[in-house]
Amino acid sequence: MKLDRRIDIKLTPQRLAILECLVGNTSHPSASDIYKSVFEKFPTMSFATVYNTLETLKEKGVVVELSIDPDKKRFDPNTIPHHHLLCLRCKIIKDIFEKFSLVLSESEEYNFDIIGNHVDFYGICPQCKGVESNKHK
Amino acid sequence: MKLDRRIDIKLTPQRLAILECLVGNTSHPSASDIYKSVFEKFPTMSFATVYNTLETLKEKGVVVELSIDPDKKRFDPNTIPHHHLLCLRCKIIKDIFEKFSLVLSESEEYNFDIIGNHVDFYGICPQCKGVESNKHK
DNA sequence: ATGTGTGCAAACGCTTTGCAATTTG
DNA sequence: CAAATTGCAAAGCGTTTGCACACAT
Repeated sequence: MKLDRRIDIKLTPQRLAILECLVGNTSHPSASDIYKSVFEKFPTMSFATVYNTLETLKEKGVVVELSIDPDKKRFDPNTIPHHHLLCLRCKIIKDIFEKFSLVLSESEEYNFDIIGNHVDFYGICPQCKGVESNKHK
Repeated sequence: MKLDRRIDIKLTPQRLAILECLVGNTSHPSASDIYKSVFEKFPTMSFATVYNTLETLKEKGVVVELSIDPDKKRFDPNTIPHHHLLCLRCKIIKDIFEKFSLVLSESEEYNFDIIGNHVDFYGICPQCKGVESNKHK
């Protein structure tokens, strides 16, 4: 999250609380996670504000929206390009900083203007391996 | 979609209609897309049946669920490992058959049992480039 | 008869929206 | 003060669920 450079938005208390929740947060929280976390110290916080703020931060390039979790959007305050590893059971997401060479042949570009790419790895995390209660579903 | 091998499920008319909709379908349809398409020829089709059938087909390895589209799950009857290219405006998805070397260093595996990976490319498709009505949002 | 699949409608979770009241620069 | 932001509640959309009915072996 680029907090060192000036982000040109009005800094309301609500936004500051959301930013504070995001700085250094490597849990890839959903909007709901953020709402719950911020609500504790800020009981008037509303979902609308969380979603509005996330949208603004996305536009400013301060956070990135992930679609690795099929159930909901999750947000990453780390804007350094990197990839992710998802546990299919508990949905924890780990960061992957390995660099891959992902060059498309011209025929596979389909004349798109390619903006970016993202590698998702899927697996089972050490905590979920062997935990009987997680084996079904 | 592996229709050449026997898939061990009861082939009801509803399931056949859904399979027929999926065979050779490269549009990566959502459940709703499939429902709409099948409903035309099968007016008693219900959402429940579409979702139930997709779940069954997923378990049998006949279709793959994609999470590249942040708005909804989409389904791919092509089970040959491949990657995808999404247009951020119209959400069309193209298949990418390029092979990439995606080896994780041990430290980046976080002790996960890694099951698979998927490369998502993002961009703007030729149809959406320069279409004024798509430029905002 | 037993188990499996279907269809409907309700419910659910995540996300968006409209709008009046408030706050910010 | 003008413009932007907030909070609330309702609505929207994709998805899941419970249950009665139908079907197949």
